[in-house]
Amino acid sequence: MARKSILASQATDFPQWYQDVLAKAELADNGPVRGTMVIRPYGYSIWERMQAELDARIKAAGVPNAYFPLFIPESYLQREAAHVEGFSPELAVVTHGGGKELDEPVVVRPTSETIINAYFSKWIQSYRDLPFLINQWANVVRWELRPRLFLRTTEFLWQEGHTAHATEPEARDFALRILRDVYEDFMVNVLAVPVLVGRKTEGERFSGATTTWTSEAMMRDGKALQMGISHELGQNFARVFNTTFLDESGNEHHVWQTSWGASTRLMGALVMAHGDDAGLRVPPRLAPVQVVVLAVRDGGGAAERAAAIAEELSAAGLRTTLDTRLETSFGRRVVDWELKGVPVRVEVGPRELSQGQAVLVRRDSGTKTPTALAGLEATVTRALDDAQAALLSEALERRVAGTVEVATIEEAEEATRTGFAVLRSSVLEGDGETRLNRAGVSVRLLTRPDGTLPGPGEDGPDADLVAVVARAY
RNA sequence: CGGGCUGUGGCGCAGCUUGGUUAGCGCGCUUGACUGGGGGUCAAGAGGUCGCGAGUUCAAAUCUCGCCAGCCCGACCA
Repeated sequence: MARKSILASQATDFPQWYQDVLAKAELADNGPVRGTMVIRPYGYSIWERMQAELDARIKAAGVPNAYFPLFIPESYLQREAAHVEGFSPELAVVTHGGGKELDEPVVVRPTSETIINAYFSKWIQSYRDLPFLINQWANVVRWELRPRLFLRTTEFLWQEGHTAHATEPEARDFALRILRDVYEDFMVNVLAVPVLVGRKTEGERFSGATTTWTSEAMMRDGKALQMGISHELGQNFARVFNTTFLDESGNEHHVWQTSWGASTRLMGALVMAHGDDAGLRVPPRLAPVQVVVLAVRDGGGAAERAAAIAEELSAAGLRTTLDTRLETSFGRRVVDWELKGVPVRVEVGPRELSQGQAVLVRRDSGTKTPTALAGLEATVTRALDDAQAALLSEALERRVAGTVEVATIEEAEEATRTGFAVLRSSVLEGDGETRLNRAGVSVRLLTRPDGTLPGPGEDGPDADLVAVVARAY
């Protein structure tokens, strides 16, 4: 018997459903200042898992963490023309401090290219110092006109990597290494969200970059969300901050740089890519709680057995929580864990216990299986692996089903009402991209027809590329 | 900044057109009893400057004017 959903229906009101999940799964609330948010403990525990998984991949790429100031002198931003033009409208500017008006206003960082370059220029002297690699976990502020919890908030948490290299090809290789080995790997293998990777068009690239590489995913409603992003900055910042090095022959050169980031937006992606009518579904490799062991009700030593089972699963390395709140009704507790998306529930009640069993319930599919208590750890581990794979393939199938090839701008406008459209990049020439933008559709990325990444110079009317276009968050 | 809409206990809303007993309802919250295999049941309670200000009137949540705040659609965007 289908239980009535306690969430707004996805099909009829996706935005309302999204808000509902954030509130009822206890992920986040709006902050008092428009566009800011409060991340609640459960939401933050998921973010901590994201941080841990991303950080491990960043370190594996040889990048250590560091920290730079929140406040940046306004003049730093103004040095790079495209950069300041891109960010000026969304800067939060502090004009007073210590009860006095400041001589020079300071901006709250919208991103840290400028302040980090101010230090790179001091720290980098020789080719022996290169490549110079830094990552920072921080909060940044961009005064957005239309905020949306997690997806676009005025203040958000992220990691931003900043690197300097001796040559352009080295910088490009590093930007792509991050794109693939950090972001694509994390999205696919941990978040269970399949991503398309490619290059941004000139109109969509980061202010101050020469090339922007992106990873994009389809949400359940067919709209696109930019996940991790990686920029080649060329020598734009090196020139204005005079970040130079001497090569083996004693000649001075500006460094070639990259920057790259992924943010709390991924929390929104998690909800919008995997959520269903019963709430969140967290992939097991990400889940802060992988298994919850529930004592169904008193009797038959259920509570004691549940505790022993939880102990055993924890000892086996599974992230396990015990729920013996017998004073709260069983139905309520089940819905609690469903909303929070915990991948596997082990339900321990007198009825099964008498037969040496428990009920194993998978959140992704909803299937309930009576399972022998003997060897439970192996059964649960297998269920977690299966759930991880199932979420990924489900999302991939949805994207494939929701993607159509089209030949014209008009067809693209129509197709993107429900999903992604793929078309030859030549169709975008002239006013093609502008016409799409006016219809609320944007070019998400460009790739070669076989899906591989375009090389340097593969651009313009002659390049044989395809564009993936969609409505986006 | 343009176009649409909404402000009523913690949350979601009804009441307003046609002014008139004590401003209702659902959820949540408190207490107690009964329950317990899928957001229980029953009973008793707590909680309100009806966004703010002025006006009309014997009388304003309701009508008029002004102001303020928020939401949705668009422009900006990880």
